[in-house]
Amino acid sequence: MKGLAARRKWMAEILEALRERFGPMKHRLEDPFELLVAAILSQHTSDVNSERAFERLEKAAGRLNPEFLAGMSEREIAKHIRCAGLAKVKAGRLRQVSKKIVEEFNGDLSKVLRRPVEEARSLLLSFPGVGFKTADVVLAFSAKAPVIPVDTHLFTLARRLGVSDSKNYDEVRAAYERLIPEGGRAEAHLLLLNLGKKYCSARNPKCRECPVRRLCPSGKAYHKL
DNA sequence: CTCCGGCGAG
DNA sequence: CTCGCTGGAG
Repeated sequence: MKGLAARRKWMAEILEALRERFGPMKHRLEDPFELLVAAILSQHTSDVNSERAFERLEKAAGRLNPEFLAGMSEREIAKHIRCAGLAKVKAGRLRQVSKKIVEEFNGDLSKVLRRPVEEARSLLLSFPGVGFKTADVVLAFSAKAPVIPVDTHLFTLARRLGVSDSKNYDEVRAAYERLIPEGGRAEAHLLLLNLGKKYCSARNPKCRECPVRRLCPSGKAYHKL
């Protein structure tokens, strides 16, 4: 087992290789509520479809806000987001979460995000439709908290890269965070996510073309390419 | 563990 | 045509 310092350097090299391939990355949305809506729409759904649903909903609502969604019927919301799939489930989540924000936080989600990170996290987790991944996405990109959201791609990558074999969300997250400095964590999430989408997919990973094959224990056969 | 689901890629 | 897609709840 290599030392921690060596593993941090190794991870930095991975991220640098990804930055070269994909360019520097930044999240499109920063408004906490818009980000939450986008995150819920994206659950178990490809990005093109979830973005399309987000735009439709935004157009229907004018500027997206909790009051408007809380006032819409579930059927009405579902109609606008149908193209994202899981429409009834997501419509229910969007309406309930909006109602909760209106009733308990005066319609202002940023009130939650101003709390200490762990408190904000457990508040977000109490929202309907918000699990670990969605909560951490909001914390990372809107509250600028130094957390790394772990989705299915980052789970797979953790295993293949040898970062962690755990199936426990917080353990995998901690394993990544140990290797990545606070300032780079939000971008690291996006870079690794992109690696998962474009190369390190669950079924047929494209190791031959992978930008980090030389740094990956699972890509040994392709190290010299 | 199962269910929700429209959509584009292959 | 089949299949997987930035999860979460019951």
